[in-house]
Amino acid sequence: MTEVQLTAFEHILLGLICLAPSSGYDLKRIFATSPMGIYQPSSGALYPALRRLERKGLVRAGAASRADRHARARYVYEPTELGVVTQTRWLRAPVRRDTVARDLGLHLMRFVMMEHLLSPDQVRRFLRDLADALAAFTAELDQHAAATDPSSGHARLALDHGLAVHRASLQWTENTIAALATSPPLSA
Amino acid sequence: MTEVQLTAFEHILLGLICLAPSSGYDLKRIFATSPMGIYQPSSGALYPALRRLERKGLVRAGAASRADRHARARYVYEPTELGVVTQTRWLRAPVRRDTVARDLGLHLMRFVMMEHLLSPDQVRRFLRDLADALAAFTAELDQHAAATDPSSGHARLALDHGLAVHRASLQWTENTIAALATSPPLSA
DNA sequence: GTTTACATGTAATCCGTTACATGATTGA
DNA sequence: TCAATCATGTAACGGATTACATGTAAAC
Repeated sequence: MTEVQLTAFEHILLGLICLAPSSGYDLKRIFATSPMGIYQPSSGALYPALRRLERKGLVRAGAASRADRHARARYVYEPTELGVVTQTRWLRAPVRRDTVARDLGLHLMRFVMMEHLLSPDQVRRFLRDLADALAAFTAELDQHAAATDPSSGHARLALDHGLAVHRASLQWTENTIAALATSPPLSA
Repeated sequence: MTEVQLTAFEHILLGLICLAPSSGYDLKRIFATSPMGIYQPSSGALYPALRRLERKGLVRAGAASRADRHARARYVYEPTELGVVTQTRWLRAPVRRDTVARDLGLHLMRFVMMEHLLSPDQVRRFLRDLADALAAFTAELDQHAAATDPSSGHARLALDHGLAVHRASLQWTENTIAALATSPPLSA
C-alpha cells in the first residue's frame, strides 16, 4: 500500500494511456490536435514523466514497441494493473470545494477519462459533487459582489467575469447530468 | 534596454504593488481575502519573488518600512519608475489568440491592473483584442465540435463545456466594452 | 537532395511547494 | 501564559521550460 502520488500531468498521461496504449510521440500528437491542445508538453516534460510512470510500475513498454520495421526505438506504453487501479482511485477522488475554480480544467479532464473506468453511477456522483462545488463557489463570489460597490472599477467587473464563467460551468454540469440520465452511455 | 523578463506571478505582485505599496504580508492578505484567493502563494514563493523584483530595480523597500513601532522587520515595497514602465509594457502586450484559453485568468488580472496605468482607450483596445481572440477560439472549438459525433461520449461533452465557458467569457467582454463606453471611468 | 514528419532524449536553469524556523505583538 | 496574528525567511526537493542533440523515414 505504498501511496502512489502523481502530478496532475502524470495522471493525464496515465489516463490517455488507459484510453489507448500510446508512445510519447502519440501523446504529443493528441495534445497537438485535440481541443486540449491549449497545453503543449515539451519533450523535457513528457519523456521523463513517462519514465517516472514506468519506474513506478504504472505503465509498461508493450509489445507494439519497435514494431512496424522502425529501426529507431519506439516505446508504446500500456497501463499495468496497478496503473489502472491508481488512475481509478484518482478519478474517484472527491471534488474539493475550495479548489474547484483553480482546478476546473483538471476536473473536466477527469470527466473525460472516467468514461470507461467508472460506472455511470460514479460519473453521476462526480457531476453532482462538481455542481455542488460550483454552486458553493458562485455563492461565495456573489457575496463578494454584494459587498462591493457595483460601480467600483475593474476589480468588480473582473468579479462579474468569474461569476459569468462559473455560472456557465454550473449550467453545463446540470445539463450534462440531465443528458446522461435520459440517454445512458452506450453499452451496445 | 535590458529586456526585463518577469514571470506571471512576479507581474501580479508588481501590479498589486503599483495599485498600493505593500509588504509581503499585505500581499498575502490580499490573496487570502480577495476573490483571486483561489491561488494562495506560499512564503517560499512570495518573499523570494519580492527579492527578485527588488534586485531588478522594479520595487524598493519604501519609507513606511519598519514604522509603526514594529521592532520586527517589515518591508513595504513601492514601485520604482522602472517598475511602472515595465508593468505598463506588460499590460500593453497584445492578447495572443493561441494562448487566450490557457491564460484567461491572467488576462483578467491584467484587466484589473490596467485601470490606473493605461488610458481608457488602451483598455478598450485590450478588450477588443480579447473579444477577437475569444471569438477565434470558440470558432475553433465549434469546428472541432462539428467534426465530432454529437453522441460520442465524454470528450464531446467536455468540448461543450469549453464552448459554454468561453462563450460566457466572450459575452462578458462585449458587455464590458459596452459598459465602459456608456459610463467612462470616473475621473471625478 | 533537402525538407518535413517521426521519435526520443539530455542539461542548465529557474521556480514553486512543502516544511521548518524565528521572533514580536495582541488578546483571552 | 497561551494561543493567535503579524511578519519574514531558509533548505530540500521536484518538476517544467528552453534549448540542444541525434537519428530514421518519407515525400517532393
